[in-house]
Amino acid sequence: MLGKSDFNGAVDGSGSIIRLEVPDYFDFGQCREHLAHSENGCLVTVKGDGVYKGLRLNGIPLLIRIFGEENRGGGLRIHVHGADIDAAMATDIEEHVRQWFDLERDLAPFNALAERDELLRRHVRRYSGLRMLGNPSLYESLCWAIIGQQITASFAFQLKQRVVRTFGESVLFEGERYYLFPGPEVVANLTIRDMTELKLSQKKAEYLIEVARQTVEGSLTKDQLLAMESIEQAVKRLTAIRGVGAWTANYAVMLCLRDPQAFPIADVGLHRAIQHTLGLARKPTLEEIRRYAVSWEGWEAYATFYLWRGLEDHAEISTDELA
DNA sequence: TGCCAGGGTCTTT
DNA sequence: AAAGACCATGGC
Repeated sequence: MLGKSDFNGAVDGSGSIIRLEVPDYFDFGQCREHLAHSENGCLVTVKGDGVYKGLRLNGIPLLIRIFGEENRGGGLRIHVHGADIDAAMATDIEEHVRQWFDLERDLAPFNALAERDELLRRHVRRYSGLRMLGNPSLYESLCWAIIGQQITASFAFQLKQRVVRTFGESVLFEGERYYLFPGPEVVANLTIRDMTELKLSQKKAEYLIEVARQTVEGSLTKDQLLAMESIEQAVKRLTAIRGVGAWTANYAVMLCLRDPQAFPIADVGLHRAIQHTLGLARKPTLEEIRRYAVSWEGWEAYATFYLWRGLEDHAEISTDELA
């Protein structure tokens, strides 16, 4: 399986370094390219060969920079800046990155089934080694999904960026500022107006404050969902929150709990991705999608994620053509 | 203007 | 369970 990481201990201003081994079917470059397309520098920044992200640990905001190693296994090097870290913190950071990049999963079965699937084949070949990149925080995953409900991806990005830059903390590194998503204790104490000023709808402001409130009070936790027997139960718990419907719940389960069976089947992006991949004149119906998804059994989330990835390139090509 | 956008709630069949 | 009405907000 995965080897243990090496921790070099606290060093000077150049930061501590953690090394991480990676499994088969992992390509850091593919993951970085996806982040470069999807994150737009909101919480994750792609700079050269590195992926930078702010991270709060023991109440301290840190910056981690991740690079792929050139040699053989293609392991990862994580540089940590902002504080001296001890072995326990190094373990936490390693765990964060493992979850973020979904490193524990054996992707061989998915690659095999995707090779046999007419919808997935060209995506799994083109993006081989891409992992489902989500967010280890349930609170952040839910907020991210709620902000993105029923609006264009570009407008969603603007809203996310405003929320993050207005209310989030940041870390300064080499003259640039890297933002963290505002913690639940911050959002729980915002007013509706604080957020509608950023052009969030009244409803979304209410939903976000409620999610933050339940997180602060401890009645909404990731462990609680992980302890449940099925993803249906987790989805049911989440949809009990006002503003969290089937799409948002499945999105959060997919990107935070990393359940490969989570399936935001109502997602318009998924519909468009299928349409473009197959060259259909119209978007597929839910019934048609269910038929395609029969062969994805157990890997619906990964299938969705790879289809979304294809859409990013398609959108870019369309934009280029206009220019 | 009208329709769409990586939906939700509530009501009705 | 599934479908329809109505909602909210900005972009093109």
